[in-house]
Amino acid sequence: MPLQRAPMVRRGSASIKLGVLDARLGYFIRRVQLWVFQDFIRALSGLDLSPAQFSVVAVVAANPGLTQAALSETLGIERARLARMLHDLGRRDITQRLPSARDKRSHALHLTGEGQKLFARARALSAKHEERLVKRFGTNRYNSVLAALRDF
Amino acid sequence: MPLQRAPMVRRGSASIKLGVLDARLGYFIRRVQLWVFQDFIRALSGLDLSPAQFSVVAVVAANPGLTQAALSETLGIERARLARMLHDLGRRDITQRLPSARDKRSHALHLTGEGQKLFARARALSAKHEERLVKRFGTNRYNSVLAALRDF
DNA sequence: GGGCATTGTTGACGTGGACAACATTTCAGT
DNA sequence: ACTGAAATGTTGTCCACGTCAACAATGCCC
Repeated sequence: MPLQRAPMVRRGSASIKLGVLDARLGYFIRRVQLWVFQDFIRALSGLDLSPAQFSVVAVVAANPGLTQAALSETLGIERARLARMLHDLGRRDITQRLPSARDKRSHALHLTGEGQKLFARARALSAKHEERLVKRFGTNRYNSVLAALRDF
Repeated sequence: MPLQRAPMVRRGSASIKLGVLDARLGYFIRRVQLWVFQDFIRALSGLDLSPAQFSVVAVVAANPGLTQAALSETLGIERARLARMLHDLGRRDITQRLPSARDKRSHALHLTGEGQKLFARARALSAKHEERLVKRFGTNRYNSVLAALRDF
C-alpha cells in the first residue's frame, strides 16, 4: 500500500480581498449560480439532463402544443440553440414536434410517453436538489431571495 | 425613404406557464444573471472589458502581488483559463506578471499604470450599472439579496 | 537527496451564446 | 388578390469558456 503524502496546506485564501467586487451583485450571482448548477447536474446525472434541457422539458410539459418561438422567448434560449436542443431531445424520444394546424411555419411541441416518465423522475430529483438549496440558505432567506428574483 | 412596416404584435407571452420551474431558484438565478451580465457588458462596452476580465482586474488591484493560483481559487476561474486571460491582459498593457521572490514557480500579479487608469474608469462605469440594479430591485430587496448571496 | 506537490502553460475537446443566411409561410396595406 | 416585409425554424460559423491531460520548472516533507 503506497502511502500518500498529505496535500500541501492551503494557505490563507482568507486574506484575499474582493475589492470593489464585494459591492457587485453580479459577482455573487455568478458564484451562487455556479454552485446551484453543479449541484443540479449532480442531482440529475443519472438522467443525463442538463439544466437547460430540464427547463425545456418542464415548460413543454406545462404548455403542451406551444411553439419553439414562444419557448425560446420564455426561457431566454436562442431559437437557433433551441432547434438543436429539440433535435437532440427528439432523437432521444423525449419531445416531439407535431405540425401546427394554424401556422404551417411552426411546430407544436409535446412530450412523448417516455418524455413524461423521464420528466416525472427529473422533477423528483430536482426537488431534492431544491431542498438542499433551502437548507443551505435557510428557509427565510431562501424564500425572500426566490421572491425577489422572481419579481425581477 | 423606404417606409418601415410596424413589427408584428407579440402575442400572449403572458399565457405561458413555467410549471415546476416556478419553484426552482436556479432558473431565476440564471434569468437575473443574464440581465445583469448583459447590462454590465453594455456599461463597459467602451472599455472592452468582460465581466470576468473586470473581476480579475479588480482583485489584482485589491491584492497586488498575489499569485495566479490564489486568484484562480478566489474567482472560480480555472488556472488554464486564467493563464490565457492574463496573457491577453498583459498584451493589452493592463496587467503584468513580475517574478516572485519567494517562489520562483509563481508570478506576482500587478496592474500597470495604464491598467490602473483603465480600472478607475471601469469602476465608475460599473458603479452606474450597479445603481441600475438597485433601482430595478428596489433598495431594500437589493440589499437583502446581496447579503443573502454574499453569505452563501 | 528522493519523491511527490504545486505553479503556470499549452493543446485538445465539447458546450453554449451570438449572429447571419436561408426557405417557407404569414401578415398588413393597398 | 398582390406585394413586400415579418415571423418561424434550420443550418453554418465564430468565439468565449469550462474541462481535462500533459509538461517543465520549482518547492517541500521525510
